[in-house]
Amino acid sequence: MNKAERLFQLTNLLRGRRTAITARTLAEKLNVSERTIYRDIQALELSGIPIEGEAGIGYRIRHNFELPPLMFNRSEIIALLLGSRMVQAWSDKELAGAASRAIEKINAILPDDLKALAEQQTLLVPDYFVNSKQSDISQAVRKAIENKQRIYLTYNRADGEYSERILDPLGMVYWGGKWTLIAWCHLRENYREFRIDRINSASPSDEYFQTSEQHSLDHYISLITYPAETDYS
Amino acid sequence: MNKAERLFQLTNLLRGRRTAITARTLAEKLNVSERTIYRDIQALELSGIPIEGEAGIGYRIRHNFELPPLMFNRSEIIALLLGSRMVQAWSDKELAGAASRAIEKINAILPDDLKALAEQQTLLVPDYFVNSKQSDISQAVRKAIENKQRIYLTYNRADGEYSERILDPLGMVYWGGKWTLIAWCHLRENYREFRIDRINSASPSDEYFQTSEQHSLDHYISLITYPAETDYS
DNA sequence: TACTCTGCTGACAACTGTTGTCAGTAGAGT
DNA sequence: ACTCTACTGACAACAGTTGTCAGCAGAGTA
Repeated sequence: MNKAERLFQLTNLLRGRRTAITARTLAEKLNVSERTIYRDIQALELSGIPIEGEAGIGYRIRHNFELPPLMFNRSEIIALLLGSRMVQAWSDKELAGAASRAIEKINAILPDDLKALAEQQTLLVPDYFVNSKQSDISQAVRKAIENKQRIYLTYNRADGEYSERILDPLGMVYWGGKWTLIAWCHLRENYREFRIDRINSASPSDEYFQTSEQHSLDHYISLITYPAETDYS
Repeated sequence: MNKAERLFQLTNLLRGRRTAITARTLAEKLNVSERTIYRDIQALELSGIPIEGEAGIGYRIRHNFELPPLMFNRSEIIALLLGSRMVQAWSDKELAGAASRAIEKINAILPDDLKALAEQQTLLVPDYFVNSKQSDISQAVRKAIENKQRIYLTYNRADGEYSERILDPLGMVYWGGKWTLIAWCHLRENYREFRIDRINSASPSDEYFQTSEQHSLDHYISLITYPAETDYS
């Protein structure tokens, strides 16, 4: 096997696991000597890959490390840039930050002609309707969904009344302009939707929930039917 | 210089230009012999890079070739996936197609834990309000903007009247739910906005326009002030 | 047609980088 | 103390890369 290819395999072997792996194991898997593995690891570290080696334990790759490289062509890059700008404008601070960093990385490799097109910004995404409180709540809710964490919500109902709920948050939907939380409501014992912009506070609890056949986003989606067309004018 | 690095430089040299470049020039730039360049080119072709060599002319890289590889970390990938889903749902067919291809490429390299998160689709983007005719018009308009091509537009005014215009299309804006075309209107001798969903037809002409200080998207943007907050309920 | 420019290939020797082996040090856990 | 493992240096064997030379082929030009 080629050296370059072996280095690539090596990152894959390290990336795929959470526990440490010894140089000997890697050497056996790649059919080379341990010495070569040590040299390869050094090479990878030199090129910036954060591998942690501990005597007596083995090698581990730092989590949240960059994924394998991706190649996009010109039209895909345009779409990714536009999409990132949308995320920048219409999601919580954390996602928006990630989108910004992605945009920077993309900009760094654009050839001149595409850079001109990107700077021209002929596809604009105004961000004027994101407000800071909404962004924080949206982020808290998103985290709770990811962690399957039960949350306590206070919000203003459409009729102006104040209300509070204990919810199992299942997912968020962006309906052309507004984010909406879909959750299992313990008060109503049923699915409910909550517009993020009407939420006053969202506090994650210590309790975790589990999704099931009759209690999941998929199940909720199977219950509703999207209207064929909706007028947003 | 390392061979791997030289191959990388080589693709960059080829990618940056539209005219052909000879092996001799490449050899001089990279400080190696022509023979080595020929071997390198062969290596690149073997790994799938579409380089065209013609005797008496030189080398050219096929346009729309994939850009240099990009490395994203986990949070950036999540943002890119969400953004791509937004583009898939809310733009014209061509961009949406590019977004789909980008999503496929991303999915192909996701580690298991992220794949689960992506499949879970906790951030949904409903696409029910894209209709096919709008998508075609939006695409035609976008192309005209890119090419700086004058267009002939027919549309339904808000008051129900039919109207037609000759326009220099400058950009498109997505205002939380609707795409809007910003253009220089030759009838009014001023900037005008046109909602894409009210456009009946858009035909590019043979004429091309040039943007200038007083006749550009930047200038238009400098004229308006975004409202601090808008109610989309 | 002859000539030039350039891509492209093969052979080979000089050179450079890579690998395995061996030998040894150092840190962490038992 | 003992084991496991990371890590380093030296060196010889080996593999891959490079430059040189020589020659063929196609495209364009005088």
